[in-house]
Amino acid sequence: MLLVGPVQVAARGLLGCLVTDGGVTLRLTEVEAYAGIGQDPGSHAHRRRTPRNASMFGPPGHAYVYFTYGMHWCLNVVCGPVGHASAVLLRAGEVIEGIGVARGRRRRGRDRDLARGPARLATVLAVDRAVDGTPMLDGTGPLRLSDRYPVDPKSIRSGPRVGVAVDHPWRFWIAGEPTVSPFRPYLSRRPPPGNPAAGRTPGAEESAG
DNA sequence: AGTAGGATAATCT
DNA sequence: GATTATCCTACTG
Repeated sequence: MLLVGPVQVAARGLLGCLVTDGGVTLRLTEVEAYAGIGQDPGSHAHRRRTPRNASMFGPPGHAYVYFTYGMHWCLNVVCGPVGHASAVLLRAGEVIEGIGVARGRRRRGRDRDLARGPARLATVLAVDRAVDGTPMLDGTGPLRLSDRYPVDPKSIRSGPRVGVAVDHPWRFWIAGEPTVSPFRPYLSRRPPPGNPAAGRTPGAEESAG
């Protein structure tokens, strides 16, 4: 699998790949690409290196895990090279092994929703702060990223990333997969004064299907 | 089916 | 002090 190179290419290549924590294995159906300093206003690494985003500057194939909204963990695969920040957010997957363990970690929802959305995916893989910075390719860490179920390039769709204000079409998913999460445009907390209706920005329409 | 609002705390300004 | 790469519940139709 090719992680070093344009992060959008790496993102496409991660669709269909398997991620396992030993108890649960997912087949990835939806991902998003995030680039580095000065290249991507939507990226955690847009401005500079900080304690939180340090893993994004580390070796490719390692995990970048962050905590958000006061309650959710999210898992990324770092894409190289060292010193150049980029990562692919793992947004959704299909549980293909360890369904019982997965149900134990997420008691609510239908099976197809177990890893539908980045925080749900992290929950099902038991990802938290301890996973940040660990290798995913050599089997020495808690996670294992392995090679890929065949994905027809024609079945890959792309569109704006979820919840990102100004955006490139750097979200990628496999068409027709029920595990792909619904699209949601960026929503600002406080509507701009004088414009009471909305803090929406126009986004794209489709999701899965 | 679709939308609206709240939860909740690390991180950054 | 404001923001946030989200999810859940409740409500409307």
